[in-house]
Amino acid sequence: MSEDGGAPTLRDVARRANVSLATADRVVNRRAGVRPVTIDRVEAAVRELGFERHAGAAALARRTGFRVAAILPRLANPFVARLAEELGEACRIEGQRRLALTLHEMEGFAPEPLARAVRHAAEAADGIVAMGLDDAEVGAAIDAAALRGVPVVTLVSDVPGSARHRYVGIDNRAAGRVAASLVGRFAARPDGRVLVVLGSRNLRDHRDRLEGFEAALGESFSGMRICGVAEGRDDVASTREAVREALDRWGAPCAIYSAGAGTSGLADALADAAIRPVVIAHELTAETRPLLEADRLDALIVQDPGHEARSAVRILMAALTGTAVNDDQERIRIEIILKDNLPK
Amino acid sequence: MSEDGGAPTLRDVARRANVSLATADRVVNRRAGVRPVTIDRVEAAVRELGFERHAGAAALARRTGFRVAAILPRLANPFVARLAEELGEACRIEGQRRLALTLHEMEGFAPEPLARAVRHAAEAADGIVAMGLDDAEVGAAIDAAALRGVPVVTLVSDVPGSARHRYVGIDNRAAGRVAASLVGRFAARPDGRVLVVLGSRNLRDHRDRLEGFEAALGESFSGMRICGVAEGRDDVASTREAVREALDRWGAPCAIYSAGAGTSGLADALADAAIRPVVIAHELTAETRPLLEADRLDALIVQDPGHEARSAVRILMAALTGTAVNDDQERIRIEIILKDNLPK
DNA sequence: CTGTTAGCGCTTTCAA
DNA sequence: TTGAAAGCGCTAACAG
Repeated sequence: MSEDGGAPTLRDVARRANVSLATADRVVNRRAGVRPVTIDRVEAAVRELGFERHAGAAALARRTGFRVAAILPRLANPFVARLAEELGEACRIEGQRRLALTLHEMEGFAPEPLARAVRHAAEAADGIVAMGLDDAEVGAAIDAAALRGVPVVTLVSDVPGSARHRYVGIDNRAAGRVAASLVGRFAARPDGRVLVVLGSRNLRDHRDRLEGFEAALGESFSGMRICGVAEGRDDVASTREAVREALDRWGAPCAIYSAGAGTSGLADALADAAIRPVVIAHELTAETRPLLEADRLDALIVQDPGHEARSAVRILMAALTGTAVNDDQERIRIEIILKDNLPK
Repeated sequence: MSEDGGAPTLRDVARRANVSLATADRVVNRRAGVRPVTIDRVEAAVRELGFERHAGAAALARRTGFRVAAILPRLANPFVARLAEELGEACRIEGQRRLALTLHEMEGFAPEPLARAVRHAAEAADGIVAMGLDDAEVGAAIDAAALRGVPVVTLVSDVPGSARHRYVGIDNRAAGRVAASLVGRFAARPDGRVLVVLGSRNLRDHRDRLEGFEAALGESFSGMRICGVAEGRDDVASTREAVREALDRWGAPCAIYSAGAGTSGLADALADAAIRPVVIAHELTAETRPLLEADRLDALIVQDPGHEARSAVRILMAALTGTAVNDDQERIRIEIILKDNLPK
């Protein structure tokens, strides 16, 4: 204990180990240039006193801030727009005034440009947060950044197999399973046909949702069948058109799982066809909220963009300064929103 | 802007207003003893520079910490135990080493002792977080604390009408509505009878859940009827007994909404009677998790105790130091947990 | 390799 | 009513 009864400080550690503050700091922060014997002495003192670095004080003392680059698809999608906004806010709040954010909005969100953006950001930033794309070149760019000591956090959509520092987002396979449970129980037709609408099969997160959906439907509601999968390119107009075609081709389903964006296009196509199957969609935005309120949708499967942004920033900050994260706090929930628990 | 391009500091404000750092601090923190003219000058500078207090630095500089008292029912209930644990953790992390927590566990959680505990805590602590009870005497104790300048945050269960600084917890009426939607859609029997199990009708949160449940069932599933309400005193053994009696008296329902604790007692009573109606219960704990995993339960309506504890502590800290809170971050969600989105 | 010293942005004595 | 100065716990030069 430090003499005054409070938590032990680095000064206490230094005194106990008979070294200067600077040396204690070197050891605690694993900086080079300390004799092994000294390291041992300091580490012993740390252990004996139960010293824990005061992250706030450390952030304050550090003169030089960090540059973080955020790479996101075009902000037309309301969910992505919200994410961008929250990232800015989170840098201000969680970053202790030491994080400068640069936002890179990508026109076409494709592997090659994304990989380029990551490579570029790795030169200009100390940390990167990027919405991922499951692609080898993107993975390679991330690996290269990591090798340079630039941590990259993947957001919402992961790049599995890469050296990304961490993935912040939901388990999309599990989200698909939740959708299947909801469809199965809400539709109340043990033999119904269900339509799935995706942004694109090339998006890892959408594919994962589809897989989880198929698996859970097969296990728990084996009488129900997926009659078809439409791709709406995460865009309102395209989705409306894709759903119209799907209805023509496969007839009216008893339920629809919309795993991508462009949900209001889906709702409009249903209105056009004058049918109202059970509908489960994703994300709570200015686009989907009124649909749920008006009972044109049964449930929304949601991830909180504010939480995701804060989490990504906290994790990056921790990686950059070598502090610990509270995993429990960083777990992104798969939320189920009904009309009844719609937040105000 | 401060000359170096970073965010403006109090020093910048002081320079601009032609006063010392100390005076600028006095104005910004609304301390007494500054001439009105000076106040105006400083406030103008604050506005012009867009100054915002750096909370971390302020916490660091403050020598004297705060004492916070937490008042909770007996920790036998696993949800409450978790809450207590998380409160300790949150004080360490969010409290910037400046929050000393004292936990008061109450044997019988009744209005009179609770009011006494609040009155007592108001003498010994700078801030209070307490699980509330909707009672006039408790309200009066809270009002008295507030009058002394000791903010009290109500946790999980509110004391409406009192001067509590803030309520941290879910909207229980809405939670009851969610339960009704789930029961209505999962039971798939437009004419079924449903049993409600409560801890006690005297608990405000349970009563709110019941009200929300009744209202939503009436609106959306008007064929279904509540056949009875049992009280299990939030205890496993009592709940088992109460449910057994309820089944005897009212017969087997098609669904059960368990709004209180003691859920495994309910599950056991159902096993005893060899029936398996749709069951919706509350809170994810070591007690309820296995029930959901084993399909002895259909869904759990959950509030995250870790989030609630961190939120309560952040809000108390903000009140104590006069800083702002991010409302969005402090909103406690009504989570719906199915077997498929059960966190690891 | 190690220590000394000057801060980070703010609060808090103590004097004036 | 106001200001000067010390310091919270840590980092980052700069010497030695």
